[in-house]
Amino acid sequence: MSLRQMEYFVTVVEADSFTRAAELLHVTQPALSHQIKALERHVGGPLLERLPRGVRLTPMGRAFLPHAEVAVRSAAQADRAARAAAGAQEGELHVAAVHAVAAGLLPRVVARWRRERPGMELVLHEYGRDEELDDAMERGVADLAVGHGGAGAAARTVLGEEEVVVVLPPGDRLAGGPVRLADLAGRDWIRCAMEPVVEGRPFIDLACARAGFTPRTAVRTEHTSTAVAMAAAGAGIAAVPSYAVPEAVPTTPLTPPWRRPLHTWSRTPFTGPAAALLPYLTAALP
Amino acid sequence: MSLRQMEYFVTVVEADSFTRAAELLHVTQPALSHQIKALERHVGGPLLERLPRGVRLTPMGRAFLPHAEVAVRSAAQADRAARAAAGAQEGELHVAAVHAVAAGLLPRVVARWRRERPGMELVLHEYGRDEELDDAMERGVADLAVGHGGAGAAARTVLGEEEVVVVLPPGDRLAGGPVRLADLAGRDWIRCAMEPVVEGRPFIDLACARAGFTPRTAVRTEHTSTAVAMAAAGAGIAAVPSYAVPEAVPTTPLTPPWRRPLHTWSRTPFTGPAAALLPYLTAALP
DNA sequence: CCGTCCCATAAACATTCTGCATGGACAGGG
DNA sequence: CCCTGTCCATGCAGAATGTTTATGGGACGG
Repeated sequence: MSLRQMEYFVTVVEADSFTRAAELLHVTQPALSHQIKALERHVGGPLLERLPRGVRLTPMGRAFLPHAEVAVRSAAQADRAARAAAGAQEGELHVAAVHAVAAGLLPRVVARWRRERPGMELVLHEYGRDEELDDAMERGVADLAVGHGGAGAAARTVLGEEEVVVVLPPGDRLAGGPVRLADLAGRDWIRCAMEPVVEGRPFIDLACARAGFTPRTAVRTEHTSTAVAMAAAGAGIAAVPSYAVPEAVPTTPLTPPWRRPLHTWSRTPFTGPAAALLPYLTAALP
Repeated sequence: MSLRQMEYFVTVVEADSFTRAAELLHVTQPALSHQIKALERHVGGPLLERLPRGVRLTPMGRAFLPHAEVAVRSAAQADRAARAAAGAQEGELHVAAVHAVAAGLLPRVVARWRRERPGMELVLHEYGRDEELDDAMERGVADLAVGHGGAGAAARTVLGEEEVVVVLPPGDRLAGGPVRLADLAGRDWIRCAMEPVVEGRPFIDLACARAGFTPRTAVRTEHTSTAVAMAAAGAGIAAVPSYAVPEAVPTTPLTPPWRRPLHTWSRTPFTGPAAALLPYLTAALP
């Protein structure tokens, strides 16, 4: 059983097609067919069903896939880590984050990094929710993650604190000045799927419960940026990290201020470019 | 870069010798030399220094090793998972646990398993402390772990509760009847390296502090069984899980009883033999 | 200074992988 | 109903890769 066979298998599953996977892998389709067959012979049974349209995992394939994914990703990480340790100024650094962080915080980081280290390419992996990010990191998709998870990671440090601010409808009477959470009782809330879960309850539920009310949910969005856009359009109010809000949209701070730590973590100790990125990240936090 | 090259590399590091690694891998030494060299050529620099006696990791090697290990172990797990899913009654199931659990709890489990499923071989991986077990599981050494860690694992269930009992010197006046922790103030304690850390302090420190005293440490042992043997020999008292104590050694329960949950976990959902082992484990807990 | 241990190198041989050409199964359209 | 396009499997030759056997060189210890 070879790494290549596993890589081929993972790609076929992702592409849902032998032919497309062969293109992605830059090999001919017969070569790929052959390797998958060899892999199936090795493990002693079929890993996927060939359907007229696409493929389907067999129970064996389902059992095999997650481990194979880890193996393939880890091999790629090993490669990058070694090259980076050689002091290579060229290569790739894979960074994983939830969409809000990637869109709100990383642009400045990426800009500076690219300016000061051309040649070292940053590859971003974006996820909708903190849980997906955590899962992906455990599967080894990236060298480094930025976000609110990473509990139990081998290496993890606090980058700084993000401040949660409120986006109010345009012209709202409370706009500008600091507001107490309790002042926002009775409003329509725009909720976000990526809200972290604390003590078994979504973040905002918990905070509002402590402020003495239950938030009424108007909309649930997938991405934080969507929530901001909705709030800016007057659909309700949203409580989001300050970096998720574009310059043009006015925000309202909370009193007392609501902060939470932002972490970076990795499956192995920070080395090479991953370590070099840390100060860039810290500097990007207000 | 191939899986084999990474496997060879990991083995050389473990064996601290090309020649011994070649024997372990059942290949000749030149074949191994050749592959390591090819791997080093691939990543663009040396991964290890060849010393007159043994090898030493270069910084590149140090960066490469942990990822390579994950890749190699995950590939092996993928293999086993697929074979198991095929309904194979033969194969291997790798189980990881701390020594005390392996020695105290698993023998009965293994005995029954072997009786009812000959052909499916159990491979045990033993660790001195819960932290080492957690680390090893993240590196993918086993299909299943039994112990007190596993926070953040993809699959994790409670097997039951273990009871912590006290081993007193032979003929101690408190022997037999339930004792309160506070009654044990002023005794010499035999401490164990595998004591879990709760709230940043060793388990026993915390419990004794709550009972109003600071335990005086007589000895620190590596393994729980050593601690039990010492206590049984009259070197002091030890508080250990009941399953860690041999039949012949009398134990004294605590009042109120001191229990803690015992978990099993895995990096992926329980399937095949791993799932089949769960009831065996549950049944083994009193 | 010589023997031993350990790893590197060279060349022959064996294995494995790939690409090309081709064939069979299936679904949709005329 | 047949034709055609899509998709995956198979057979075979050439290329690439891995392994073995044989040999060489450097470090250490007596």
